[in-house]
Amino acid sequence: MRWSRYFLYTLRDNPSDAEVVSHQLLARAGMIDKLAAGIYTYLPLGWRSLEKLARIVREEMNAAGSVELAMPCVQPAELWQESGRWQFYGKELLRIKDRHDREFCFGPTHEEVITDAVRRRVTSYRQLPANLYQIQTKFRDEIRPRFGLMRGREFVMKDAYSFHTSAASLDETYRAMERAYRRVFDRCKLSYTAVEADTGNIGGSESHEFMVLAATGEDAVVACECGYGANAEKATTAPIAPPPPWPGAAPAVPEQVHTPGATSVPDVAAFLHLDPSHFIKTMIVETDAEFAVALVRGDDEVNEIKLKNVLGATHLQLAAEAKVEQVTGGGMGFSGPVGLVGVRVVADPEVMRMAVAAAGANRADYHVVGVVPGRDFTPAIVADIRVARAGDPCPRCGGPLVVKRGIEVGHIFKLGTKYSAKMACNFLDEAGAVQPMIMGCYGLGVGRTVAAAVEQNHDDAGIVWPRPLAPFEVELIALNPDVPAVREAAERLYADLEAAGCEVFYDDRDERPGVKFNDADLIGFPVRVVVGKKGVEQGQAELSLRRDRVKTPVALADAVAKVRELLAGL
RNA sequence: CGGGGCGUAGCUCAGCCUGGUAGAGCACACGGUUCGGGACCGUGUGGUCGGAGGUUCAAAUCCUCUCGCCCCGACCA
Repeated sequence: MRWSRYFLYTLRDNPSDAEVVSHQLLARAGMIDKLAAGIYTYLPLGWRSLEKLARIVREEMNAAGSVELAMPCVQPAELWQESGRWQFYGKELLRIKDRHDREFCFGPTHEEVITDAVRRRVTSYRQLPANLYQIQTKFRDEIRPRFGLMRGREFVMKDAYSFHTSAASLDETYRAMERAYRRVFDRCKLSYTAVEADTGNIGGSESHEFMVLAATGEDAVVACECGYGANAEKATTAPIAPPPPWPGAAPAVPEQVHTPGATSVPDVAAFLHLDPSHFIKTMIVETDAEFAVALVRGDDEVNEIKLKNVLGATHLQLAAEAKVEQVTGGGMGFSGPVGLVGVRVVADPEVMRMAVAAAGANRADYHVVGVVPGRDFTPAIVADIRVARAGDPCPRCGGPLVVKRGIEVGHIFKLGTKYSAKMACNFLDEAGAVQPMIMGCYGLGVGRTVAAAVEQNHDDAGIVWPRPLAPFEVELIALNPDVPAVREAAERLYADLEAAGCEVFYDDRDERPGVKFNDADLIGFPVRVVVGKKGVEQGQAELSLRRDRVKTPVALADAVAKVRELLAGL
């Protein structure tokens, strides 16, 4: 492709609204163009990257036994009412009406549509399992779109859905999808990790996220050298080290102490000369159904996702100050588990392991010391509700955990019968009994993966594309196109490279060298070939890799072979 | 939805406080000199100052409303 006949306009300045580097570079490299908040045009160069990834995804999905189809992006409300999500999905679901005032939504995901398509055709265990996927534009009216393609409202996603007669069959496909995802991200040359994840409001029994590791990632992942990895929302740990010994003799019975104005654990700890880990941190939360109390050790944090799951709630938030007083009788910052009645108390196991502790007294400006968990209070539930921290022992091997940042590019779920049961997507088993199908779903963010690739592969000058995702593989620059010998040499090289099957992008513009070099660095095609006046006089071109930008002269006659050699090594 | 900020040329921004002929750099067009890491000189093109209403002799500037965008938070297949 010749630049002069393409549609590519690079930007010298970062768009003022671009915050993260992938957004800045994709915009400056003329690959995406924002139309509205979280809504982008994929310009020709950007679309090529998405298509390259889509092709890889297709190959791997097909190889793993999934079958491609395409579903509508506009979906009737009836299906969503049937699954119950018309009510639950909230404002993220973009609802629209047609001219007859009938309700539709723009699909954020396609469980309902695929389940409907399957139930109208599949009736027997003999027809299962089935595994279908599509690559399609979705819309989710995110509260706050940001970071360019990383969190758009409209985005391209590959979504697959599988249907099974048994958990074992689902597991088989789930593993196949996991392997397919690994192959996709391996082929993209991305550094990633697969982690256990919370199933969120989609529901289901097992779930993994594929995280591309990048400093700017939105999600924290907890990982161990032994291979354990989990989303920070989900991560568990082996028992952590106990608090240091209680200074002096702890009171034999709980004893109230005056702690005026000290509401945070560090403040009270300093005031009473205790360690934060001697405290029981007591958080009052409000769910869709009740008030509840969460207890973690003073140096820990409550993991609201874990807590939500333990409580069986769909929404959870910290209770407002007035509510705290209502529940505990004390003010915010003086809550404790002793003497609380009328609310469910959830304690983290680490709290129950404490020999003796300090906590709020449920009375303004007072705390209580000498509290013994199990003796002075008995929680309704003991469950892991703490946030795993870096350095905590791995739940599998006991080694120290590390926390990294990642970008969620894929998410696979075992859905079970959540949708099939509600929507009567049933089959007859061998015994002739009606059973709901067991489902899995498998998402892969195509645009987000491209953005993640940029996030992970760039330098000060611009993008450094991994070859499989590069819009073009080779950039050919004619430095002085007005010099006939240069023009001829470049034109010949261009034709030869194309004939050799290379994806060449030929910068034939009448621009100064610096402009061309800077654009080449910005756009980041893996291999660069420069044809200049001096080189041509000596029958040479210059090759370099975007990765290291080390320049090597090569005879014009050997250039094509050398380019192919370089590409093969990428 | 809460808090904060911003909408002025294709892009990045100044001007607004203190009302008085709409600016700069880049980009673009033409001429000339340049030409291996974002050249220079000259001459130009280009803006209903997001929109509506109000105050005023006079509004980009002050006031009200409204729309859009960004950041922080809460939220998140």
